[in-house]
Amino acid sequence: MDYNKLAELLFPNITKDPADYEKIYPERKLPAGAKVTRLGPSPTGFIHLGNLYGAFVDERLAHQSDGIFYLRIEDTDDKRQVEGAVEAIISSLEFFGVTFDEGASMEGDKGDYGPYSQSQRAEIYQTYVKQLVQRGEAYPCFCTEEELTAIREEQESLKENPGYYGKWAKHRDLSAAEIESRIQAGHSFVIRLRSKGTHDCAEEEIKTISVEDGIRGTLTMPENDQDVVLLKANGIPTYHFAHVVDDHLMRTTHVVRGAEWLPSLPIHVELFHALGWPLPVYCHTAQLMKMEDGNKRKLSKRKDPELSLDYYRSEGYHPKAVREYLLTILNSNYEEWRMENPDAPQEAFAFTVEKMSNSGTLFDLDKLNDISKDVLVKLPASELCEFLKAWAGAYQQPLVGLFEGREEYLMRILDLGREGDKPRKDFVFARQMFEFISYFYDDYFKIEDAYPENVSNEDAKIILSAYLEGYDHSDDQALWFDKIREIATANGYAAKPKDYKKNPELYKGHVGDVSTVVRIALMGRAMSPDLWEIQQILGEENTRERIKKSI
RNA sequence: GACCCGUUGGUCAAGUGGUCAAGACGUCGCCCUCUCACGGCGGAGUCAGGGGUUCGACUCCCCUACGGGUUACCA
Repeated sequence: MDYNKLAELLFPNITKDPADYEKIYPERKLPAGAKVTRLGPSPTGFIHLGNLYGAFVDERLAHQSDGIFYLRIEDTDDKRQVEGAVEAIISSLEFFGVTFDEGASMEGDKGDYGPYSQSQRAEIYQTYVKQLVQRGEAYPCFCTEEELTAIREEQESLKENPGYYGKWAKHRDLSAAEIESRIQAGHSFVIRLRSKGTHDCAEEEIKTISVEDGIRGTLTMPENDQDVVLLKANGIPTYHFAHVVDDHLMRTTHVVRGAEWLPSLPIHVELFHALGWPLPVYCHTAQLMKMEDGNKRKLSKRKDPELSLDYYRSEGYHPKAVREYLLTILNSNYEEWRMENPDAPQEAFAFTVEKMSNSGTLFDLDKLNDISKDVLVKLPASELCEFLKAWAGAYQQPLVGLFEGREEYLMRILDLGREGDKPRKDFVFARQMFEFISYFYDDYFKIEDAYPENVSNEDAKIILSAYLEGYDHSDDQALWFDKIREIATANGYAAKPKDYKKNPELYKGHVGDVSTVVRIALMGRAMSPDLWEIQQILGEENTRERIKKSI
């Protein structure tokens, strides 16, 4: 068989050769130890927490080492294209602080190693496939879907491993004449790798490969023996081939990807060898899992829309909080570091792949919320204010008017109880924040809770009337509370909760019940931050107004 | 089915032959306290099971169980 002739027959239009591309995409000039990483999403436009999790690893590895982090669009599957997906991916990631140095962007490709969309690199892939054909390491396969299915069924019935390999690779050794006549007849074909892997042999003869994984250490697995598809019938490569060619030509040093790629690692290793290229460092991350019916399960695009990044954005989780959460589950020593460096920027943490967990991690909303509280409590009111406004602008239009022009008021509300060593941690995410402070806005103020059971309606009225009568907006906190105590004792309520606890039969309740009545009149809720401070923010007029209404 | 990866409290986890098996979230109790938070203190709760190796095993080996992943002209 004349492989050169075959290569020409298959790829008459390919005129460049691999050496040309080596020149076009030379090795990068970067400081020693600099890492080049990439994110390679398929453009479905859907991006979830798990993607961010991986992207974060890439971003940290590159930027911590003065390397490059680039975006490559893996659009080799035309069934998965979604309009505007690239923009959606970029903006989602950007919102959470993941930015690219190079690659696909809103304004088109940036950088010297493009094009960065695989659909535009067909000629490059074909050049390398052509080379493999010339060497006899790849061949055309004309099998139809039906034939492939038939092979699989036969393998199943014989209990042999499924796939296109060894004796099952029907078109592996087609003669030149057969190939030519099929092409002339217009049959469509794919190009397959002629795998050098062993097959059809006893178990103990199967060779193994070993690869150093950045996260998992030494991986040992059987070598590949599948004649995998390199080029699909439409001339576009499969993920496997595109990955190898692109990551070589784009000079990627570290390939960070999910553990679901582990089983295909032998394929990639064989391809790198076939093309004579060194392996990048593979880092197979653990999957983010979800609990369902008592079982862990990998996060899925279809089933878990609530894990979409847009969900967190629309709920109003602050990007810093999400990053902080991801960092804590990504590197087991992050939390410890954070306790020692409570105010250090996240970037100051030395992120390492070695500290990454390699078993599936459950997404834990409680933990995210807890972390979010700690992050938000450190943000100045001005920043929270801007954040809330931006969130409202994007997701709660009606609230914009409420905030616009009344920033001072909002900021006082946001800072309520946040001074001192033990600031309140009331805020978790924007939607919840507004819910929490909504009573400050008349349009959203409503009575939500009932008076305590031990306070009769008559008593409530008496308490509120007395309160209104004695109300002086200029009272300081101590004086103000003394007045509440007076109202309590005058009406049969203990001035101190402890007194009541000791002799419950002597009282109707205690001062807490009295203040609760006032609290409900003013806030509509039995639970709230400091009453006196709230009144100061609300203003005298509004305070009196609300009390009157309740009476 | 086959092949891979994995298994420390409810969750995230430290731990690499000798520890009373860290810590965080959650949970429970107490304290602080006009409510709620915040904060402080304390409690319960874990090495999947079985065999080895070893003076000694959460740590090393084997088997089983369980969980996850892959098995496409998807990525």
